[in-house]
Amino acid sequence: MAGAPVETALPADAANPSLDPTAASAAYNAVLDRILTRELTPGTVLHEVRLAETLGVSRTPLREALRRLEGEGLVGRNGGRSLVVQSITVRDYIEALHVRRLLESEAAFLAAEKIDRDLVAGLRARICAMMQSGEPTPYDHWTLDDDIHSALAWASGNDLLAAIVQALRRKTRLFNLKRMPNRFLPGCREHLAILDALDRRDGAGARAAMAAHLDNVKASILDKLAEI
Amino acid sequence: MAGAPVETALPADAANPSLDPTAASAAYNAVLDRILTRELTPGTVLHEVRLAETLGVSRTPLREALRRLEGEGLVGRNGGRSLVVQSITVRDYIEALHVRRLLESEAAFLAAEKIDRDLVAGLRARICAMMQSGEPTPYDHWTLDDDIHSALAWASGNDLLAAIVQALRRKTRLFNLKRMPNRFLPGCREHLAILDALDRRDGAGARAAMAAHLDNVKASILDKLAEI
DNA sequence: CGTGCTCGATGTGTATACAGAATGAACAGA
DNA sequence: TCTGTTCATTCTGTATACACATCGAGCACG
Repeated sequence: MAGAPVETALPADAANPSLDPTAASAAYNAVLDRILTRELTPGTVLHEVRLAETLGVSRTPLREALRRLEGEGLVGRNGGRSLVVQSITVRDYIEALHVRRLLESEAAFLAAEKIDRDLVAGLRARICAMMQSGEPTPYDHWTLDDDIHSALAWASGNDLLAAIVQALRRKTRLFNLKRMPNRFLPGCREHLAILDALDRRDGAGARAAMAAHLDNVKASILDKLAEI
Repeated sequence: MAGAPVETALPADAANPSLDPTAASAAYNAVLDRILTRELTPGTVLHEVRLAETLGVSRTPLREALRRLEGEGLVGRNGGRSLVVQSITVRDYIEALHVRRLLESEAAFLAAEKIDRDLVAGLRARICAMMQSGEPTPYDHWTLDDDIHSALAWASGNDLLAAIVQALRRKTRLFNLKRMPNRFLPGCREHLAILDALDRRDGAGARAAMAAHLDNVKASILDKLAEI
């Protein structure tokens, strides 16, 4: 099998390593940050000694950090021995989208009856601002996307569901961004449709809008793939 | 948040520690086994030094094992410092059931069109045998239950979905078994209904049967709770 | 008798030293 | 020149020693 652990620890803010009380946690955040910013790209071999001295910690806390990342599926074993930054295949990505469709549709449905309208308004404002300021950087785009989906997932009231969704999103972030079709404007419109349904307290509508959104993402990926 | 990592490593067979190549993996299996068999009950504080000498390994590999278990949500931090075997609350259990209902219903639907009929027949035989031999031990009951749901999840063809389901089932196994209502016979009938639908290649029927099954589990838990 | 302080025991976090395995290069022989 | 073997390097896995924090007991003082 593949165990799919569900951890409950809150990851500390990677932006402020000095706040990390332990070296292990600092190493975790540092490596995670380098993976998510693609300073460490999928396929990169992670040598303990080298990484440890790069980060300024000894091997022990670094190993702990690597184990956590391994548990989260962000790094994996390459032939049993050496650790590498995990590569996400198209299949992995499609599978994750399938699961996300199931979970996030339900999250949207659940969130509709309880999400704070001010939160929705804030997200809507950010989407509109980004649409008007033209094409954003991939990072800004991804950050907003993440905030929208996260807010929705947590608003479902089911913390476990939200945690799984968040982990799936983080993992799929490793999917080669260059392969990602540009869905900026359609994505914005779909997100707005979801938010509209939430504002109406329309659970079924929010569920349908979320399902449609993720279906569109999947379809555009498959289209892009068919080109090649 | 709570990261919900999705790991991909196959857990080695806990039954044969001598096969474990590394001490860390042996320690992991040993501790996991003691948790699942309730030799280590939820709430138990895990002292590294004591556990290490009990298992005959040093602290380093034991720490690695504990980190993995922490990542899987089977052990957690109690007030920041000491590790304890995680207690599962009713809320956690209900949340997990909710997610499982979403994922396993879909798994049943997907499995219907491709599951091996011999596999289904084997499971059906085991269910019937257990029904005829009277009340089984909780362990036997749980093992069969796990085999049924696991087989179904993996037959879905979506490995990620199956991995998440398996992790959720393992985690919820920690829920106090004594609080579990006795649903042996109803559970068998519901499982048979699911298998019947699979045999008919009836995806919608299998999905409905699985959803009904998990709804019944949830309802009986809530009933049991209402008694108190 | 109650309260606060101090000191010790215990436990985790971290660093480092050592052992074993695997990989790759270099050399010798065909 | 090609191939097989051997040796050295390098990496991970493991053990252990040390540092620091935390908790509790016991004692002293009010």
